[in-house]
Amino acid sequence: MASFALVALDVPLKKLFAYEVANFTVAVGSRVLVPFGPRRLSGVVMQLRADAADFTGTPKSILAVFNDLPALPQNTLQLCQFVADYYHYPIGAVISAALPTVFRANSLFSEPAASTVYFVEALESLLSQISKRAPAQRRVAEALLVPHTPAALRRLHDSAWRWVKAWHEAGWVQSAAEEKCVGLASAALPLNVEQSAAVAELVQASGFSPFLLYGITGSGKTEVYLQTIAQVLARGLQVLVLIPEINLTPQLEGRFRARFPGVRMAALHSGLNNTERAVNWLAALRGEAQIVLGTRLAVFTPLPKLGMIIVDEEHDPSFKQQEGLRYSARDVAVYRARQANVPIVLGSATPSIESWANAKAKRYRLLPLTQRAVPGAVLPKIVLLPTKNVSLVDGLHVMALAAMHAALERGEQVLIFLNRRGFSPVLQCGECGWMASCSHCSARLVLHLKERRLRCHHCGHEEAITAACPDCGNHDLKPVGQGTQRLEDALPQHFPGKKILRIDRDSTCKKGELDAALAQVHSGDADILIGTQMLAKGHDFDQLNCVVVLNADTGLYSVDFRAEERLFALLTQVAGRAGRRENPGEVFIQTAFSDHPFYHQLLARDYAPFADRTLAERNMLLLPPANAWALFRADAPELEQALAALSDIRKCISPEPDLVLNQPVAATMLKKAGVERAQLLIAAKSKAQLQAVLGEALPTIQALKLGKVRWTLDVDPVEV
DNA sequence: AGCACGCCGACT
DNA sequence: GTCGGCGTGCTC
Repeated sequence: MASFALVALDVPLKKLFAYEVANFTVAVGSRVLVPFGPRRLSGVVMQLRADAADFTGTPKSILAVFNDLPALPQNTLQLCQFVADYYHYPIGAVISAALPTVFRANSLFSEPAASTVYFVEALESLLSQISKRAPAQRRVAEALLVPHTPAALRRLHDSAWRWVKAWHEAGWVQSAAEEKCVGLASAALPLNVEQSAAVAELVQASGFSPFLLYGITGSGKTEVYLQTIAQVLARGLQVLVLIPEINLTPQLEGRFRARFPGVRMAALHSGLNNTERAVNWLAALRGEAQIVLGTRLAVFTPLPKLGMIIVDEEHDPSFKQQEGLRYSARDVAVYRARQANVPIVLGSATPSIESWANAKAKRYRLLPLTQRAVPGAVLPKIVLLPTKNVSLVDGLHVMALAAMHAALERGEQVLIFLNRRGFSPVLQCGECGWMASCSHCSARLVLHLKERRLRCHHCGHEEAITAACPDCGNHDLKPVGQGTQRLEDALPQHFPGKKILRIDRDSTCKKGELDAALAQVHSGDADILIGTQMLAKGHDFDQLNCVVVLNADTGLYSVDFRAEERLFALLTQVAGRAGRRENPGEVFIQTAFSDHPFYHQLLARDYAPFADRTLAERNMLLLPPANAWALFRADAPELEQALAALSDIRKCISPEPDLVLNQPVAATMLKKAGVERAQLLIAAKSKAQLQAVLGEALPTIQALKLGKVRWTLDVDPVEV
């Protein structure tokens, strides 16, 4: 008879806490309320046993069992334990991170009654009731072709729910219970030979089998996923689909819902509120949701009937969490597939070099898709426009301007990709060379002319534009360099009468603004798009055949060895925006380094040689994945304190063969948000060696008294 | 991480 | 006389 529960609590301590079990039925995985010092905390029971383990003090008792959550399955707890061990993070904090926020609270979560969804059967008659001068209402009406919950409606527009309620009362809009919701089924698309082969391999895979679905842009990876998923669902199993943290989740969700009407889908992404997240997560845990589509956190979702995992855009850096528990959802997903003994598909047009290496070593089965899915569609043509010793017009090469004019004359849309928000990235004194910089970070302040502010893109600091140079008093302060706002201001004089739309974080900060802007592009009510990274991924515009990339070079000659890999992925994605249909698109890349070998490989339109070369380089230079890295980061008011602390940490690690202990160094961006930062890199010959070394050294490191210095450990860092 | 306990400077 | 600074130590 177990009388003690070992409970994981969200405190930064790598241990479990023993509590006496009295008066309650407690299972392993139960969520419980326990006293902890002067406070009460919610935790999860990890073990039940007859004794209090190594605890010798006076145990306290569990205060309550929260039955809002069924006991977490053993495999979820074990997955969390693996993550806690691998990333050297406290188990209680891992479990807390893996749970929806409502289950971290010291209170019961009461599940709301099933939501009602609203949709429109006769869109034209609804639209006829709405004023032509109310475009926002018309957009909401059009969105109702897909059923929406009230919460989803509120995300479209602040007043959308009010409008829809009124339309519903008037009988123009229909409603139904969410689960029953059946839309129009979109038909499966015909597959080409490669796609069929990929689907065939995936559906016959059994047990743990990792695949790398390497498909060029437009090769129809999503269709391969959809048809594979259909087969897994037919076996009564659940599918977990992980996607990057970007704004195209609703589009992909729409495509999935359209293909599988009547199949319960649980979305788990940042667009949902806490309650929606919890509801969907519970549906997944109970096995009711057959498809779980979510961002990196969804990798922890308990799934009793897991049959397959899909990681789309597996190379995307957003799968790696960059604070707190610094886990890679892609790597955790591979572990989970092994644990659940199911196939896993990592899909990308530009796979990470890590996955590429696994495919080369035959640890992953490579499924190539080398053809565009639409018959006859060809890859866009890439043209380099060297900017060295060439005078640019408002940052644009004359050839780029000419191509834009030509495309606009053909009635097409044009995208200018510039990965830099604001008006100009630097405000400089023409007299003494002073530049406006952030007082909290080692970074320049970006000029936002419309708002008349200088902004730090690293810490959020803002200040008014200075009229005179604080150093020499000169009033001749000049914006240097090109940002999206400046481009937006400059373009009308070159393209009079053309509608210019800027899409970046500044222009779409409010909810619904991005969707509205995208809808505007789709409706053809925009000629020239100016976009940042936000627009690079996933959004397909039929009328877009010409893409101009400014300032591509920032990824070359970077201190981060992964920068080229990321630039290749980014440019491939941007290029993929052009010519998705029958027309071959054109992509113009302005670069000052047109001779760089990187561009030769980009022009070859083939990622494989680039990936092969990059992998060979990593092997030669002993960079991951040829070895395994861990990075200690430290920050303090003064750099010296951070460096000294890292030296102390370094002394706790005993040297051994094949283990490289670097010296602590200042971070590339020394100061950020008011603290100075340093880092210590250690490289081991294998992940196993790294784990052994860290496991041995960390108890000593954690016992160090480092004063004001805060430190964190990043296993398999992606940004160095 | 919280939160309490503990021992030294400027205030109703 | 006390309110409050943040150093240090503990949490089953």
